[in-house]
Amino acid sequence: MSLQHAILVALTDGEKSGYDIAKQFDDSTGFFWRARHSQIYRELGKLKERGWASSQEIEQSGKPNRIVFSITAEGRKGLVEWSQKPSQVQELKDDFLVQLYALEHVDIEALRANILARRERHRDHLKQYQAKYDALEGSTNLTDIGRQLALEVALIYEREWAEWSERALARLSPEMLGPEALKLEQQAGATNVVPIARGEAD
Amino acid sequence: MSLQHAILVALTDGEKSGYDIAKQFDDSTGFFWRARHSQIYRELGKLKERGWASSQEIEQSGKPNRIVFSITAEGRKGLVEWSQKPSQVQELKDDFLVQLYALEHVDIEALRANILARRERHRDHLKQYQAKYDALEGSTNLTDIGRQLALEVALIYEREWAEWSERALARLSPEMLGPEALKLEQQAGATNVVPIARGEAD
DNA sequence: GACTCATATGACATTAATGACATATATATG
DNA sequence: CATATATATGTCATTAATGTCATATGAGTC
Repeated sequence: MSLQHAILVALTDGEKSGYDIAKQFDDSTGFFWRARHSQIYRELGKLKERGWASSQEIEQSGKPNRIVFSITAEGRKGLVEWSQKPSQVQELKDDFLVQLYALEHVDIEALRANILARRERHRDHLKQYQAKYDALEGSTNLTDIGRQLALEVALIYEREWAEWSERALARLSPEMLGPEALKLEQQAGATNVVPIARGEAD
Repeated sequence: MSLQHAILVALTDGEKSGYDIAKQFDDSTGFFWRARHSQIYRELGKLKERGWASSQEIEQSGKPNRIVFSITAEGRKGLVEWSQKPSQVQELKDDFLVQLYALEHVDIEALRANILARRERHRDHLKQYQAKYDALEGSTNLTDIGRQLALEVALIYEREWAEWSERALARLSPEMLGPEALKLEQQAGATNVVPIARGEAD
């Protein structure tokens, strides 16, 4: 349901085509919501049916004609009403945390590699958000206050994940885990990694 | 795809019925993954087909028979392989952040109420996670290290959201926003809230 | 005695989202 | 000259997940 609203928000700063919106979503400007172009076109169609957006075809040679969408008065009303009903709190739901939770049953070296990759990813994201955030520094108009607050969430999210990754890598290092873990593995009944596959089959 | 693995993880500490798993997921023990029972039963069926779980029917009077599932050797292998391919990084995707990003176009008082409710929610969650975390204190076996690390993520997540909420409430308070915001609203062309609905219709 | 709750399983309709396929051309790179 | 990339729109199959309905009963509450 929310993609429609995210698209409307994208339209608040001027008319855009589906292609424009998709690009904006992909080029990391779509910080807090994303979608593939196939879904965007579908939702744009629905927005138009609903009267929340209007469209205008712009002739082009060669490429297919651009169809640019604008938000309507109804659409703006839709945004306000949307903001008036409480949004769903994002619960943690993450493969990776499930894997950690079941550390005894997974490949720890693979997990570490994964954490390393994630750390890099989070650092990259952090830089991007920081640049956006810096650009708003000192601004006190409504829009910018909202964007600052939203970007703060994003900054904290990325920074904390990056820092946690650092700590996790240390705690899961063979040196750190090694002797202790081995001892305890035997004691616990040696469930770690693949001790079950007695047959070595497959 | 991951629900299957989350279910398998739930089965690593003993055989369970679909009902048990659903309860575990709902009772907040399903910290990092959740699902409705309808989906759980479906996925249990698939796990069985795949040979990753086996089931056993337990006769009961009155209620439908319990069907308890156990993880198989193949299932354990599945878990290891699952952990070996990099998991998807969870990107921020949140209605609420989109609303903040479009602060000029939404109902700020409603947003504040929303933030307040979220703060309470995050505080509750924080307590739950903290209790779980405290119970693991000092433990150095593999499983517990994994759980500590996973719970740390959860703790940080909830704590940071709660603290951010506090700051956001302050920055979005009428006193803080009032005069400044009003000034800038006029200057910006007064796009805030519902200034569009000239007709007062609907 | 009526009502709700916990136990227990499952089918089915619908929604949200991804990913693959399809089409068409101008421009830049090797 | 061939190939890739950017522009631009869309359909369609499939997957993942929610939510609703259906069924059956024992135990506790008002």
